[in-house]
Amino acid sequence: MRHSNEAQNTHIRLPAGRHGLLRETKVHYKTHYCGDLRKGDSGQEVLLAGWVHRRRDHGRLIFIDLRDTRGLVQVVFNPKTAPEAHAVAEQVRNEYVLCVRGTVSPRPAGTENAGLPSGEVEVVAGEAQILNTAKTPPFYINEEVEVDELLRLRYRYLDLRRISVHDRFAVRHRVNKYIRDFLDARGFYEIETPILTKSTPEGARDYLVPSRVYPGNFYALPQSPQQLKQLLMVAGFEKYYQIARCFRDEDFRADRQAEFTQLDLEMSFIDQKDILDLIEELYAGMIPALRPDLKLAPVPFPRLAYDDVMRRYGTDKPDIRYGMELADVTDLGPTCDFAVFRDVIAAGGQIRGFAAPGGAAFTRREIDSLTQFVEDQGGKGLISVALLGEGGIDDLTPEDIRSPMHRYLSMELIKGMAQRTGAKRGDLLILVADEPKVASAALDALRREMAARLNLADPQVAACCFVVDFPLFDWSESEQRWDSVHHPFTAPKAEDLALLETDPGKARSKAYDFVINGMEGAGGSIRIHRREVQEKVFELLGMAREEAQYRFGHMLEAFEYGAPPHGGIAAGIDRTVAFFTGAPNIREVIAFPKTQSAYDPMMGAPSPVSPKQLEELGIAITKSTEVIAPVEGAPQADLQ
RNA sequence: GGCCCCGUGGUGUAGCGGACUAACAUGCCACCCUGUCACGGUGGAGAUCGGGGGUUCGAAUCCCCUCGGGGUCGCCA
Repeated sequence: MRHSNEAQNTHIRLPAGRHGLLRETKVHYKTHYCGDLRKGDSGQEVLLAGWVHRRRDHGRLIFIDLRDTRGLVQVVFNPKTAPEAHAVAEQVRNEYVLCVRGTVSPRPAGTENAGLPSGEVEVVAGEAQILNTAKTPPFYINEEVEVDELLRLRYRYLDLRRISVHDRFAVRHRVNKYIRDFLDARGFYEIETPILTKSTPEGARDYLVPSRVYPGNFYALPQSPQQLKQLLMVAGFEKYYQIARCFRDEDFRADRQAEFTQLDLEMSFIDQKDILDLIEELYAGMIPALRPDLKLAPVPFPRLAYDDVMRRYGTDKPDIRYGMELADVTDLGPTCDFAVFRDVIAAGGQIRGFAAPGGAAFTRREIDSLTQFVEDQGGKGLISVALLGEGGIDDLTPEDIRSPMHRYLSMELIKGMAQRTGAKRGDLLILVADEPKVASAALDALRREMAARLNLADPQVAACCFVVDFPLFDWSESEQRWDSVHHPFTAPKAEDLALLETDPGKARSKAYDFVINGMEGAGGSIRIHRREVQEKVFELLGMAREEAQYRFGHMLEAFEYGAPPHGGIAAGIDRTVAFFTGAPNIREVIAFPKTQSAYDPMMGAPSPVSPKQLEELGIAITKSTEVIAPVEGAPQADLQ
C-alpha cells in the first residue's frame, strides 16, 4: 500500500496559477520556504514543498511538520474543511516529498510552539500532493541521535538531510563567500590551476593518475598548488588566490582527509608583514562575522618567535587561551641527588614543567594516567609534585610536598619550579626530564590534557597568534642531510643568510604559521627569488645540480625570467569551518568524506576497473585487495 | 605499521559464563483517537549478538585470529 502507485496518484492537480502567484505554463512547487513563515505572513495563501519531518495523526486532525532547506513549519489537515488533502495526509509517511497549498494562520491561542521559529503560525492545508514516496530511512533524520559513522557515510545524502548537518554547510558557504569578497575587494584574482599535474618526490605521497596517451607515465593530483602559484607570480599576476582542492595520500586523522580544501594565496612585491597583516585582517573580520558570540582579542594578533613558543609551550601551535606556560629548571637539576636528572643533563637534556592550577587535588590514579601522554611522545615518565599547606611559595617545607619522587627532589628545585611557573599552594607541578624534543612534545601533550581536565580551554574564545622565525632546516638523521622545515623555496631571513655557509641549523626562515586555539589554521612563507640563494639551499638539501634541475627545472628556468619577490600562505578551509561550527572533525564539514581507511562507502570508491581500461593505460595489476562493497543492510521497511 | 576504544532487532542502548526461549527505548505495521508538536492508547512483526576458530556440560558474555568504524603515534616537504 505505502509504496504503491496508488499513493503516487492520490493527487490534486499540480498547483498552477491562482491569484497571479504562478504562471500557467510552468509547474510551480513552492512560493515560500517552510522555515521562513512567520506571523507576518498570516492570511497568505502559500504553496510549500518539502519533506515530511514528522506526522501526528489524531484520527481526524493530522499535523505534519514539513521541512525544507530553511526549516520546519506545521501543516494542519482537517477532514471537515479539506477532505481530499486529509486523505493524502493519511497516506504520508516520514520523508515523503510533499507539496501543499494552504493558508498561513496564526495558531489558536495556547497552541503556539516557542521551540520552533515558525511556531506562531501554521499552514492550514487546502490541497496536498505526494510528489514522491520514501522508504523508511536507515536512521533518524528527524532526531539528533548519534549514528554509526559508517552508516552515515553509506547514506550520506540522508545524513546531510539532517538539519544540524545541513547547517554546517551554510557556514562553509559563508566562509567561502567571505573570503572571496574580502580578497576581491583587495584586488586578488581567483585563478584555477590544474588538478592533473606533475608528481614531485618531496612531501606527502602523491595520488597518481595514469596517462593513456603516454603509457607508463602519470599525472599527480596536487598536494597544493604551491609551484603553480609561484609561477603565476612570475607571470606577473601579483595577487592570486584560489580555494583549492589538495590531495595527499597519507593516513587520515580527525583533521586530515585524502582531499581537503585550502585557501591558497600568493602576492608579489611584499614581505612577511604584508601576508600576516592580510591574514590577520581576514580572520579578525571573518570570526566576528561568522561567530559574533566568540570573544576575540583585538588586533594585532601576537606574533611569536618559534624558539619562544617552543620554550613556553613545547609546540609550534600553542593554545594561548590558557596559561600553564612551561618553565625550565635544568640548572637546578644538580641540587637533587637523582640519577635520572644527572643522566639527562649529561646527555644534553632538560628538566622542564608547568603548574596545573588546583591540581594538587588530583588523585594518585588521575596523575598516573598522565604518564601515558608522556610515553606516547617517547618519554619515560613524569614527576608530579603537589604543593600543599598554607602560605607563600618561599615558605614551602618538605611537609608541604606530596610527590612519588619526594626523596629525590631538592627543595631548591621545587621552589625554583614553583617560582618560575608562578605556582601557588594547591597547584600541581608536572615535570619531565628528557631530551629537548621529547620534553617539549610530552609537556605539550600534558598541558593540553590538563587544560581539558581543568576546563581551561574556553570554547567561547578565539585566541589567534602567528608563529614566525621558524628554522629553515632541520637535520635528517636517516638521510644525513638538512631537510626543509617548510619547503625548499622558503626564503631565509636576510640577516641569517651568512649562516647558510657557517651554521645552517641556526638559520631562520621567512616561514610563518597562523594558529587559532592551538590549531594550525594557515602556514606559508616568503619564497626565494634569487638563483644563487636557491642553489645554496638545494646544495644543503643534498641535491646535486642535475637533480635539482630534474626535479625543479621548470621552476628554476622560470625564475631566470625575472621572478619578483613573492610569498604567500595557505589556510585550511575544512579546519576553519570545523572551528566555526564546533565540529569535532573535518568530515562533518565535508559533503562526501571518506573513512579513515580512505574508502567512500556511498560511492564504493576506490573500485576495480575493467581489463579494457587497464589495457588502454598499459597497466598490469600485480597486487590487489578485495574492496568491501558498501555495507549491507538497506532499509527493511519495503521488505515487510 | 604500533597503541587505545567500539561492533547486540531498522536506529540508539542494556546484558559481560547458566534464570537470554536476548531486555529497554524509539522506529516500523495494524486498529483507535479533532490541537498535537519526541501527540496519546491497544496489539503485532522484527536481532542468534561483525565474521571465523577455540575453551566449556553450557558463550552475546572467556581466549585466539580476522574484518569494519573511530581516536592517536609514526607519516602528513
